[in-house]
Amino acid sequence: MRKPEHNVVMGKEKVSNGGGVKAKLRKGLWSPEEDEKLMNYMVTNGQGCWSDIARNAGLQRCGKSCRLRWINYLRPDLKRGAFSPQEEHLIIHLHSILGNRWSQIAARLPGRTDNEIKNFWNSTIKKRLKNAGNTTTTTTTSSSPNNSDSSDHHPLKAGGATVFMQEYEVAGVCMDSSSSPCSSLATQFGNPFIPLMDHHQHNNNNIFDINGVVPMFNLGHEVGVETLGGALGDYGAMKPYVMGLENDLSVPGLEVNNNTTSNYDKNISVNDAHYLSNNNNNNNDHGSIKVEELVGVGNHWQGETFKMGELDWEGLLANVTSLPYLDFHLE
DNA sequence: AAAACTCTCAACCGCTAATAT
DNA sequence: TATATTAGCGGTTGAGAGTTT
Repeated sequence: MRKPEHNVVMGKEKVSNGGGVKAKLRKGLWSPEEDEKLMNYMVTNGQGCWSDIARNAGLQRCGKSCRLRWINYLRPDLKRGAFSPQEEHLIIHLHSILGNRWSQIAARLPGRTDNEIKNFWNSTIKKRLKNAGNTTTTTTTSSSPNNSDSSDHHPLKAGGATVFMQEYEVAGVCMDSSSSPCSSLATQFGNPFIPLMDHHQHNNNNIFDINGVVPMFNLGHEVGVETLGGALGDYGAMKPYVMGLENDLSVPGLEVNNNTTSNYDKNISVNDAHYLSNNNNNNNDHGSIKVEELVGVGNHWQGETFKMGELDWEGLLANVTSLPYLDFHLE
């Protein structure tokens, strides 16, 4: 990796460092000495204003850089080392639901940072997904999008790709239309589990944070698959996720955030949220799942506040002619 | 052995939202 | 209310390590 760049400085940040002088701030890799300073300061004083921390710790760094260094590297609760197969699978699953919301994904993998997960996704998982698709996709959209009820009809059914497809189907909602493989898959084959949100009935009291939808899995349990041996690319031994929701998803209680919004979020009322039923055309005959249990929102479900990610619901719903009745329950 | 290429990941950049003044 | 500052996020970059040719 990079060696610390001792000569790299920046001067654009104004620092009230002895009377408003512009301090030359270092950029680039952190030296062990800087790490030690920051670590010592944080251990002694705890977290505060990052600009103050940078200054008081005697670091020629901007607060932003200190914050990043602490969060991504120095924090004592960080987990080190390679991602476990469980973590890998959970990341894929969460990404299929949350899209590129790395911080939210990271929040559900204790000890992992958003940056770490983002890098892992971009460097490893994305590639695997792509390869899985390449090895199997000779199909076109001529395959009926609504035939997703049968994996036998899946154009991508072959090896690992089958699993990915099924997984994304279950996840249903993909937040990121640009970079997530599931977006194209979902577009092509339909999203059997897309909830219907009545966005015409906006009510600011009814904002459901996606935070409340996605469970934080207990990695001490099997997650979504029966067997997780070997690398991600080797999904042969894994139980497909479309079936897999009958597996042990350990879902501790979740907070429902009624207040926060972000630039990525769009408020959508689902006060009367429901799921379209397409009667027989659904997949959940493999094991229905009560959404309350899946998402861990319990009694937050009805009448709670919902905030979903940046979804083009109109577009999605326009493209989906039939949706299954969503009746989740965990075995 | 060395050049070319690929991969990994730490760190930066630019942006928005929240908060302080 | 307007402006400045801070926190936090996702996208991107690029150095260095590893691998292939």
